Amino acid sequence: MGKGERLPAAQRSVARICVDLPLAHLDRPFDYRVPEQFDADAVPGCRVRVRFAGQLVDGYLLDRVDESEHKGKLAFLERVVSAEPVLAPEIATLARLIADRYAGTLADILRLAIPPRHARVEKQDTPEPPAPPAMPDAEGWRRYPRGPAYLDALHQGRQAHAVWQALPLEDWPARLAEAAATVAATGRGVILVVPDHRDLARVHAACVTILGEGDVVALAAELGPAERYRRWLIVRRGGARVVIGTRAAAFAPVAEPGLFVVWDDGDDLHAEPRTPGPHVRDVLAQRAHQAGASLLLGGFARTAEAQLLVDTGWAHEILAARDTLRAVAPRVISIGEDDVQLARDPAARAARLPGVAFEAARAALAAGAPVLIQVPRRGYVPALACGQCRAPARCRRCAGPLALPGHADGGAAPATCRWCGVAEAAFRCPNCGSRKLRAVVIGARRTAEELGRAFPGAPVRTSGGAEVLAEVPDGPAMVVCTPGAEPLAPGGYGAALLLDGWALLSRADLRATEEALRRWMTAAALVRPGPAGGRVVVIAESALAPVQALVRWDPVWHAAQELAARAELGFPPVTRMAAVDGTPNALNDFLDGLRLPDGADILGPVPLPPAPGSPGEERERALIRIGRENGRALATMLAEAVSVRTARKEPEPIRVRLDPLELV
DNA sequence: GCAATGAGCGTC
DNA sequence: ACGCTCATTGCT
Repeated sequence: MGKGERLPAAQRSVARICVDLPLAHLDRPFDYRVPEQFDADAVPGCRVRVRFAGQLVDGYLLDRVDESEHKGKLAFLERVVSAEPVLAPEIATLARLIADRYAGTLADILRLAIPPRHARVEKQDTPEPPAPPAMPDAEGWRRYPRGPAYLDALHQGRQAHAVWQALPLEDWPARLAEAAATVAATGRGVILVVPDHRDLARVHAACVTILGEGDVVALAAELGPAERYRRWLIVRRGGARVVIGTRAAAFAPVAEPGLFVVWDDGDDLHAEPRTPGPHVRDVLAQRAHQAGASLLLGGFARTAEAQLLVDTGWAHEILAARDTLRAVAPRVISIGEDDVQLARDPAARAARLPGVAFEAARAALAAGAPVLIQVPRRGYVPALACGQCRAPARCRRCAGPLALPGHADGGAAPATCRWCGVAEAAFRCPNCGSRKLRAVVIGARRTAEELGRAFPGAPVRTSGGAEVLAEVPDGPAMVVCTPGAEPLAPGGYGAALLLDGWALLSRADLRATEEALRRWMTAAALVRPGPAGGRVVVIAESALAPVQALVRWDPVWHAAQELAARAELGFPPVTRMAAVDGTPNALNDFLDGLRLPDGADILGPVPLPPAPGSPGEERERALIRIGRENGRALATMLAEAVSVRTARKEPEPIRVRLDPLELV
């Protein structure tokens, strides 16, 4: 049949289409005529091809209606790719809201939300959901006074938002699985979003234990296109109630959602790197609101954002009583930089470990328990060696490795000890007398070798980078890891030595202290209770708030402090902040044409380090700050200003991010 | 005075 | 990347 013979469908012949183009000024529906032969397949949510300005482009059919607002004549849909309604109405609404909140486009969000099609997989049938499971036992929540009430609310289908701080050694995947199973038992759906693959495997295993295989689907980006689409389709077709995944799973089209869970919302993996960079916590909070579902933010530590949800009364907090905590928390010892002393023991001097840390490790090994040693991420802080004889440069006070703080632009900043934080203003190599320093990379492996010599008889294992261990067996061992790569020890570690404090706390980042505490607590939560001998040694100044919070195991106090400090400084989440990046010309032009809501504040522009892709190009960043109540208006005006530029086909792009993780 | 040509812009 | 509008050019 030729194109001239196409006839419109008899009913609702107008299709509203979202075209998949990355241009801000085209972020609105375009109307097309549905030809008769596609009448049955052209369902809301299906993928289509349309001729748009002469080109064939992909799109999603948002709706079928009788009349178009468009005055000109409508083109016919070129093709319905398939009748599979991949874009659920709930997700279409959510994606629009998130696009607006982040000054992005609907197409940007749909690219994050809907995986690429795989035709063969789409032809296969997917399983029916099993009958709702029985109510699970949730005894584990009894250790938290408000825990049972929260599960009860979930059981009754009431909307309940909570921020939960897990106890040290908590089997948190089991707790999350119990919450999920409670909601699944009511017939409603659940999404659990975790930062990474390892957490996903743990939560998946816990859910399968309670719910069986049939009602649980794990979604992850690294599955490969066919398997990824297959599992995603099971969810879209209502074949599973419980979805576990990494950040893209926040958009999973689970039927009748009753609960959304974020584990460890401070982990930066929850922030999407692709434009416009939505954060899982925001997406799910919005989605909970829209769907009348519950939200649970859980973690050992608490973010300032979670604290704000508690302070505004939007979420309840679920915490253990202090005496419960005292019984399970490890004893935490902090050593300030002025107090660091090497142990007298010759083996400890050889390992260059502070005496307190050495004693804690030795006691743990003697008790037959593994010891966790958290060291800075490889390449994060390059260590220094003598520029002449290449002997490792050591701290004069504690003999820890010297490193350059800050960035490559430095030179001004003196070398500083990675363990005790003392600056070395006038290095002189004890070996050859040279004053020159050169950068070398000392990773976890090197640290491991040195520790191995100090504790002969205890095996040394490393976890980090490309090789992350899920678990280490009980029994004496030295386990060296970078933050986030801590293996589980079934019986708990006897001790944890947190040697990366200086590297964590010296970052110029707004979130540095919160992040330090989060990483420390994640490691320290794997240690045996203090009454059972569990010790944590953190090498950082004990007057610092995150150190105090760790010693007292009080993440709530720290989050409240952090939020107050940010309120004082006018930083998110108390305000909303937009970062606008571009070449100096483009940025000037953009800011000139930008209308802003009342009370907006422009900071900068300041120069940015060159982008990895184009090293020669000069780039700047301006920050725009505004009260939360005007956040939406700010996003609207930014989106408007971006679309003016794309409509003009300006060659120099502008990048806009709202509430970015890194402000500078 | 008006057809022929091309640059610019919106895109259904 | 097509096709429409509108301005400019060149010829009568």
